Amino acid sequence: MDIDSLRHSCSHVMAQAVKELWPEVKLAIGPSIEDGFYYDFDRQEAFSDDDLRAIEKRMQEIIAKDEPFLQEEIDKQKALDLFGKLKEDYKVELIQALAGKISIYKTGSAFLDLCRGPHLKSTGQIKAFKLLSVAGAYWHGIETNPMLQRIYGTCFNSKKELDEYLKNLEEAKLRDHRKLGPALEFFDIYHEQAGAGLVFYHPKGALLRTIIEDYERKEHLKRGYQIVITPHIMQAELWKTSGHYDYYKENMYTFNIDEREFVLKPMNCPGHILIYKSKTRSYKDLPIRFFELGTVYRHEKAGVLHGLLRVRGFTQDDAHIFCTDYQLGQEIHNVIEFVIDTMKDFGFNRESLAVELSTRPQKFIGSEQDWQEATLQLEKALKEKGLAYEICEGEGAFYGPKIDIKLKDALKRKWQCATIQCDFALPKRFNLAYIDAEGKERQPIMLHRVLLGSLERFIGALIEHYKAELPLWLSPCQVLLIPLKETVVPYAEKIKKTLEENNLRSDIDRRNETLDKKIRSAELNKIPYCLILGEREETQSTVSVRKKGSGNQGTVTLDKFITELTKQVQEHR
RNA sequence: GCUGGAGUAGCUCAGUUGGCAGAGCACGUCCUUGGUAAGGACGGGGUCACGAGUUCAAUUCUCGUCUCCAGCUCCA
Repeated sequence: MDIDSLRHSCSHVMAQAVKELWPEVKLAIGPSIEDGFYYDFDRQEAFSDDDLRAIEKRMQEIIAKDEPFLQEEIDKQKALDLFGKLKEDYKVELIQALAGKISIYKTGSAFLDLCRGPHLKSTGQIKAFKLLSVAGAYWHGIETNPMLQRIYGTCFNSKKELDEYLKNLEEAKLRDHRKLGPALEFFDIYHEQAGAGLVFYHPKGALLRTIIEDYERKEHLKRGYQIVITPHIMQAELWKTSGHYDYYKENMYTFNIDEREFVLKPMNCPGHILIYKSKTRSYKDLPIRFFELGTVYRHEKAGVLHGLLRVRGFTQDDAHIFCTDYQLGQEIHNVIEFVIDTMKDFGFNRESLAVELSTRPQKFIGSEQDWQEATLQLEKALKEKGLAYEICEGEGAFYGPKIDIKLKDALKRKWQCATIQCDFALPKRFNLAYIDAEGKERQPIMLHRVLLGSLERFIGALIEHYKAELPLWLSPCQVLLIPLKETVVPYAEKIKKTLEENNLRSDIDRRNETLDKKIRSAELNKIPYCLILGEREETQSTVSVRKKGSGNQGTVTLDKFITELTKQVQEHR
């Protein structure tokens, strides 16, 4: 049975149940969505958990009655009269926007709704459903419209699938980086004391971030980028030139020093532009690629903050590429390749990426020809790399089209990480130029791009992706040394030093605890390897290896262990 | 920012129909010196998110603020 019409039908049954219980409630819309369905209602009083249970009960009754879904085509005027009489204001508004015949449907008990379908034959075909939550949602998704109440539910072809889905939901909660991160001492956020959306990296998380940063610097240098570093605060004038002061002010932290207004940078572009402008550039210098691990601050609305995935202070792996229009295609191609290679190194394959191409919006700057060309180049690069993508018509920035690459969190919510944006605005605003082969001044095209997006968001996604069981090369502690008793601690220290010399990270568990307990805590802390060290190992100059998740691996020489681990670190990236 | 729900020890949670605040884990000290996922004893730790109000008395009731959670809007 088609899952979409099943869920869609289920949302109608829910609406019917709500109307039967509270006839005064007005109906808005109720589509099927990825994992279920929802319906938006206008009701004075909030739906409580008890209300949800009552609705579920009524739905069961409707399903038990096995009422047929009857669909009918009627004239627009008749539809307006029909729904007008029922005081279904939202339906009337929807009908007014429609042309031609209007499709309505009813069920046996005369419940009436506006809908194109498709539906099941009858309500009895619904076998397994559950209402999950209720939340506010704006009518038509527009912030200034009244807020309706949205009830979310899910529906499957069998009880078994439903149970499985609910179980997965529970398991997904165990991957939540907001739980795992602080529990494993990667990071924390001191909401009350320091402020919401501001991240504190504890030693393990800071080490992880350092590993990622080192990787990025190395890769960028390899691919022809130049590393730059720019200040965190810059004068307001600069942001007026860039346009941020007018278009982005509500998101910027501003303050005065000696009667001069400053801005805590929300973006890195103006800084990179100043460096570009510091001297006359020749076409021979292009493309110029400036890379910065740039920390920015944005005043995000309180309700949108979300662990590491949406914060107020974050560090972007940001670069700006200044190039000629001839170079644009190649540069885009290279960036996409860079993104794919990087994501792969971190363990995200193409299937875990959602790619979107956003085109020209209603309001835009630059010539239509520029837009067309840039959009073409973006699309061409995607096709060359064989990437599946979705086109988001009119979703581009006002200054240029863009490609966004998103990762999913444990609950399948998508978070934008990589983005490649063409920009026709800033080069103009800042009068950027290079001297072409004829000695004439020309304007370069500017490309904004991030690979991981923000390190905060990416680390959040990494934790959820791996359930905090990071691959060896990213694990802050790769090997835990467990001396069986105090007399072998010097042996453990010696081994730690040798591991260090071989670029392997280790810690010694010196606690006065039993071996079992130390192993248990190593497993819980997701440490890839343990070396158990007793008198036996010391006299034989060996180590007893334990691998996370697979137990005792036997005894080997330290050399052999180091060779094996080093090989693994190389292979996994 | 909006709608709804929530905030008790570092963590997971009991509890008080308004009357001295509880457990397990974690942490500390001591005993134990172990062989592959929790050894034992004792102990420290709380403005019950914050601020007002009602009351003889507020962690509990009321209001406000902050923050978190789900969703909406917005976004890396």
